[in-house]
Amino acid sequence: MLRDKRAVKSRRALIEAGLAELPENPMASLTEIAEIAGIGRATLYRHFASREALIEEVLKVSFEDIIQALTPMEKEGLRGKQAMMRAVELMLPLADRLRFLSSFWLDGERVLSKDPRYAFMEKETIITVEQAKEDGDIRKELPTRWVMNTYDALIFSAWDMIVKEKADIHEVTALLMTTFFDGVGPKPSKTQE
Amino acid sequence: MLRDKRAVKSRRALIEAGLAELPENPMASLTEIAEIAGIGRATLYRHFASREALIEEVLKVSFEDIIQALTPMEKEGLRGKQAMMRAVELMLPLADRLRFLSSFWLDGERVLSKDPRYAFMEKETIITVEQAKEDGDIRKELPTRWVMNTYDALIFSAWDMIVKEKADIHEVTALLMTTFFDGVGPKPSKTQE
DNA sequence: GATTTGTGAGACGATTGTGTATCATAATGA
DNA sequence: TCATTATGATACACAATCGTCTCACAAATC
Repeated sequence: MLRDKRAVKSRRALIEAGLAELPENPMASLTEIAEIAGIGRATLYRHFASREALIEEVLKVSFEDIIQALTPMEKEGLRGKQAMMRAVELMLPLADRLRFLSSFWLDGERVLSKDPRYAFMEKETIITVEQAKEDGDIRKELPTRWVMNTYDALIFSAWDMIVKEKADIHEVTALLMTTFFDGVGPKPSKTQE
Repeated sequence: MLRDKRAVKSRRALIEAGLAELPENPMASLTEIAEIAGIGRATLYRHFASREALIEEVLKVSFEDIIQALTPMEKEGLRGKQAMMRAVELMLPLADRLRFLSSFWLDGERVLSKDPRYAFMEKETIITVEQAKEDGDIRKELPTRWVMNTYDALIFSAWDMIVKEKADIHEVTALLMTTFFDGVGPKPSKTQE
């Protein structure tokens, strides 16, 4: 079924529809999802056994896309602040995937915790934040968990600017990074970079 | 009906249950909400004509609570950064209300935009941010919309720390404000306050 | 071009949630 | 104490969704 052009197109359309609609309207019926995808409801059930199965697939695909987007970093060997900035730059265009993961986190954790790359990624993030602390780019007295939460929160804030204000991705990335590391306050001395 | 102790207790329990459950599980049925509230389903319908009506009431009550929490500020006459810090301090204990408003924003805007205090509050927030810019506490080149988004994002980040990490409200308030104004980076010279 | 295969449309029963109505009970207010 | 009134439990009709199935058709594969 996956070798047929029609099948991959249908599948993609359904996942795309779920990705866009479900976080915005979690009560959306599968009839609605199918309509948004421009696909018959019966076909939806041919691809996904249930609502739960659809959500699981969207979760997996979203995670996969993010992993893929981050692969360039493997070769770049960045650390600390530089790695965090690069990660934002690479992930921000996929903020809709991040939003889905956060919206369906209850299911997401169950589904993704089996994937070894999930645990790896979380560990890497912690290491990166702690590198930034060692490098003097993040104050040591701030709890790592708080820093990570803030990092995530700003990514969603940035995503909001992009979709609602039609802001430019690169501008927002810059805005995000300066806000994250320097805050909104004045910078009396530019000590970084 | 409102003069009876039982009625106010039921109403309060139902609103509390909706406030806690609906943002977490938007698919929750009214049967579930009633069970969580420890109230019969029939009684729920005596208080709220429909699911929509329940959500509207929770929205109104949430907004009301936030307005109430902020009333002390009327007499304090703070401006700019000081006003923003005070507002966070007063609102953070009501972060569950803020979360509900944000979760059901589509309904919320429809319901609350009729309330003149809503438009007033939004206007006040913009004025306060711009005061902070004039005072040199927020860099003028940052878009006001971005600053407000960041402010909201950090409040949710803080809320997360409080519920998931059982963090202390006052500690988190301090963390939030320093992160907001100074970022996570080092502070080479403390020019503020 | 012939065959295979995915699709759309529709029918179907089962399940679930919604909103209303009734009635006995228990708490409240006067 | 006594009348009022909110409640819980239950039954009910109604609508919507779910998940399955069938069939004719169109598109892809070979």
